[in-house]
Amino acid sequence: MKNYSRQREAILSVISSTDTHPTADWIYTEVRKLIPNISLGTVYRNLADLRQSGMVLSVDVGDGKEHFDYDTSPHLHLSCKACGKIIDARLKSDPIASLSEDYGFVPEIPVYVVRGYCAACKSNSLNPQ
Amino acid sequence: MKNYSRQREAILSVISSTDTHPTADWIYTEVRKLIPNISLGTVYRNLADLRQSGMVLSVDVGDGKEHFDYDTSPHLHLSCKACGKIIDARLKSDPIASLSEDYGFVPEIPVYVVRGYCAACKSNSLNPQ
DNA sequence: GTATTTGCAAAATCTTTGCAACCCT
DNA sequence: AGGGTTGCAAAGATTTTGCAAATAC
Repeated sequence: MKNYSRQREAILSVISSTDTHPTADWIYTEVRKLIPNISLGTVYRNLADLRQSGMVLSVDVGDGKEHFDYDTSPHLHLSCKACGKIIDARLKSDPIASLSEDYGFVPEIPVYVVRGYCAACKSNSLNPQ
Repeated sequence: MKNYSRQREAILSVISSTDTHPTADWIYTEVRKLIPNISLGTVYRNLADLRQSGMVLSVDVGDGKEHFDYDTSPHLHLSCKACGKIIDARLKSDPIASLSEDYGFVPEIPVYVVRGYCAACKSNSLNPQ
């Protein structure tokens, strides 16, 4: 990752301009509005680079696709199993802090996923998963 | 899910007899020792049923594969990004309890995933992700 | 006997990769 | 020139699905 191509710039700008947690395919669709002939492989390659360099976070919410997040500050993702929405949440204190002491485990950038049902869906009787 | 086939029994017995968090493919390999001509499709179909009925949990640790867990009691999964190991952990108090109040969000069966580096790997300089 | 489940194979989905051409310094 | 990056297409990997035959109750 030495050269900053306009493809990478465009991909970053797309990710940074949304507060959703987009998938590679969504990003691909959006970036093509800026660079029509960009290829999906390039999007995947750049996302891998950006993830590895810590510029974006990889979020797994259990839908079989990788989601990305431009917000690398500590927060939780509430992943609704009914509607698929991903809600950003913050807790007053870091609940995971004790893991280092208790298990010698070092959490990565503190973004965690909690699956369940959001306020809108929990009243409905939508079929889970 | 009305009929309890011997295939489903075998799949359940395989999952319940390990303390790892096996993938569909691993389960398939093991079940074939019991039922040699069982098909992978059957394994996937039964896992989907077992997951939906709450008999097993689906665990996403970010490696692109779905893992399953026979232990449905509240616990955390510490997923090591270096060696791939999944460690079962328990916290003294439920850190996610406040989510219901704060966000109106209902967590599913309380099994959460935290990604990071385990005690063995954190001292090594293994390449992340 | 009827509804569910299976085995098989094909298809679908998401992601990775080989390679020649291209861009940047 | 030379290393990194791209576009394209093919390949990989995991999971899902259509359908006739077999099984369960």
